[in-house]
Amino acid sequence: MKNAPTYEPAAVEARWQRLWEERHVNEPDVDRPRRPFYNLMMFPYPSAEGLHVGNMFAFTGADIYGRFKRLAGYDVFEPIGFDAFGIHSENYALSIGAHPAKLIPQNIATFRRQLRRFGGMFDWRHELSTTDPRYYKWTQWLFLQFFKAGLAFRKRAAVNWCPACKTVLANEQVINGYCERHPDVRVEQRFLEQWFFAITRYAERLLRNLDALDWSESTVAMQRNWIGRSEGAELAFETPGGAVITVFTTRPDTVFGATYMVLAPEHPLVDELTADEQRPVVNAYRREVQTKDIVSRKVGEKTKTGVFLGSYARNPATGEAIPVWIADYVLMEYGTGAIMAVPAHDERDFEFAQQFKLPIVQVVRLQGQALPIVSEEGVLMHSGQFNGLTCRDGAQRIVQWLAGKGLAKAQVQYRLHDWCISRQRYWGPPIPIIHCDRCGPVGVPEKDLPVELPFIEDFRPDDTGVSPLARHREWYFVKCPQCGALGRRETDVSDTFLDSAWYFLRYPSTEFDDRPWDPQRTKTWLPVTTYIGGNEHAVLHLLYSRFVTMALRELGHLHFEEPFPKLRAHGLIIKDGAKMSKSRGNVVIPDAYIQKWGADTVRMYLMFLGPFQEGGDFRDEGITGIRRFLDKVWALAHEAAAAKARPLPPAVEQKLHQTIKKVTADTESLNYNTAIAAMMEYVNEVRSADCGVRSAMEPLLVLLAPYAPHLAEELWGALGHGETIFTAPWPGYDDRIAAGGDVEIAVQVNGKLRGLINVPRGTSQDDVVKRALADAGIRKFVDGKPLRKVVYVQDRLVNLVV
RNA sequence: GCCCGGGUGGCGAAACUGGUAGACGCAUGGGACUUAAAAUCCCAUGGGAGGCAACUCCCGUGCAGGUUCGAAUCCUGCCCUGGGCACCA
Repeated sequence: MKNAPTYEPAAVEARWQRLWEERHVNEPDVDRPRRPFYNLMMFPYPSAEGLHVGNMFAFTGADIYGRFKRLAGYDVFEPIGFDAFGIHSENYALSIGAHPAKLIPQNIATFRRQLRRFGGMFDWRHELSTTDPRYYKWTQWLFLQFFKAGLAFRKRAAVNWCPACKTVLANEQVINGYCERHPDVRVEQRFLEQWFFAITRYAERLLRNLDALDWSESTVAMQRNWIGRSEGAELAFETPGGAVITVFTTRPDTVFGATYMVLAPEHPLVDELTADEQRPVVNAYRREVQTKDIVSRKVGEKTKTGVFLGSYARNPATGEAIPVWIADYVLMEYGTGAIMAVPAHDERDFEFAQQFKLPIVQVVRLQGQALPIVSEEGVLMHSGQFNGLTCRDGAQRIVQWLAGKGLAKAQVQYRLHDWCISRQRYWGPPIPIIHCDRCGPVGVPEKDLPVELPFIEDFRPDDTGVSPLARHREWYFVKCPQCGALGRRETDVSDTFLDSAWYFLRYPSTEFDDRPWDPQRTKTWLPVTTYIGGNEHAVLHLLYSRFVTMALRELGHLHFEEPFPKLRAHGLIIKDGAKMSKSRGNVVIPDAYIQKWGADTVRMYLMFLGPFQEGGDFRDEGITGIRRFLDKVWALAHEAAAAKARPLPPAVEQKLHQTIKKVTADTESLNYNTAIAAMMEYVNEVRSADCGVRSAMEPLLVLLAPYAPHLAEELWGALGHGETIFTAPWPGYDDRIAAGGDVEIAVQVNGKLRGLINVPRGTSQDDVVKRALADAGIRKFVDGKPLRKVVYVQDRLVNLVV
């Protein structure tokens, strides 16, 4: 022990990172694995600041799981890549006056270095970047498949427009109605022709399949929420001029209480239904609404505004004429863009009716409740032949009745919208479409893919509202593939979420340039065995990936429809009580910590902060505890290398079996913090028993290998093993040894702990009570009173009730 | 407003299915080693009261109730906090 070398992580880690690469340790046989295990983590966006501890936390947690499975005998494929297209990169490049095409490769190089340094078990042969033409060729191919299948289509849609940036903004870039880069410029609404993917066609399946997925509950809940299924009915309100206003409602039972109607200001029937004397007011209101951006219209001021169109529609239940209004609290993109307003039973309608003095008719009675009564627990009134029915029965009967007259049908509505994939930006894959005056939009022939993103020195958006790509004349004008006439390329690029919606399909097949994914490889590795990532992608990324997979399956390109049968969401690393972000200036870059303490220590420290699936608070203080632990393991292993073999004392042996059991279970369930605590307890035990021998240390090193891979490798070698530790078997345990011979039983009197006794495992209740009553300290509380009841939990506790 | 989490020592956190609350680690205090410091090692550490002492007792898991022999854990109501959604008809 005297001559043990000191633990120098930097040297150990560099050595093993080199050896892993030289010996291809982390590269499974992708063609003929015996037990394939696809261990996927969400790939990073390579920011200019470099990988931060939040990334490292996520990757470490995923990597531990992959290494654990490797030790359990699987051929683990653990790829990594870069999600490098997108507005983020582009805006950052703009802000520092650089070009993303130059910036991104630098960022990726930094990330690559950091990812190697922390010791991830990555198969670098299969690295990918979404900005690589070899990758986005297939992103474009995917678009074409959807286009051919009618799943990609064009539609005019409202977008956020910043008059200062002179470009379209994503919803996330609008902060309370103002541009994120121009805090004093109000964002406006513009209508542009956009490309959409028909995700809503899969709404029901996306929802239904959730039941069968092994996912974190919170993630499932968010997806359910987002899809937002609601059952109700479509009702028809006829107008004197012959036009029919169709509304969606979840409360057809309240139709007798519909005293007015509201259309979204953009509703196509507005012109037709506007009376001449109201036209000036109506037009003024519509203009006003248009200058509001979409986000602030939804989130901002909640005071209701609206104007009367000057015309009426017939309530299909009462037959009465009710006024038709427009108001911006009704949204064109949900339902039919029109509602029947039932002020007595809807808070929004109630507020609106009060403000504009519209009639309020109560049709649901519920004891002790004041209007508006929103609950569905009540009983119908003022509803003709339906009086006295419960809301639920009433709804059904009323829809039936109106359906008989052709004025209603049951309807399911989703909140989910079709996915707008157009971006009037530069830094993304060009949408592979050529517009021809004769043929319309024509797909670029697959043999001409990729449509390479041309290098444009000035990629800044201009005030035309057209993507910068339109300025590149020799790129922009191109022959129509169908008729040969002069056409124009689509100048929008696609959403970054499309890049990431299929990357997991590409990883196993990165070396093929003639197919997006190889059928054999895909059959071998997919669907992904375990996917680990952050809940910030609970909705968009995961939903889009599921949709793309589902659609590809239907088009015959895949053999499965759910890409991620098992998903676990990790928590968030907090710093100084707040989420890490550049704007708060509390982003921690791990490099300095790794340099000072070693990657193994930082990995374990991050995992020890708290439960992996909940996250933790990053502080510098605790890290020494982990390093001390690894120093002890280092010393003990070197001691063991020199020591003679001798049997383990029973207490150490028992602790060893308990530790193997706990670390196995906790690692499988991603409870890394408690697994680490268990290993610490074991090391404390070995030290206090002064028993640093091979049989005590070898199993520990294997348990530790997923957490501190470099150190485990080094010490495994020091104990004389020539092979990597990752070929060793995961240690087993014997439950009987773990349980041990004697047990300590808690003795309670009237539920309060009064003493502890030691008895052999399996002692009967009578004997335990006898032993307990023999103890003076316990008898004192029983105090001669008769035993009323005895509760005995085998080998744990006895409660004497007196 | 709606849907998920979470509230436990000075701090990060443990606690199986209701069964010894605070494992493990940090920090702190004391001691050993050292000329000294660092490192390392040993001991103590939820709060309070009593005792020279080994020790003994009381209180304690956001708050107020309840169920139970027994509640951090289950139930009811409330408070605080993190996240998601948000005029979705």
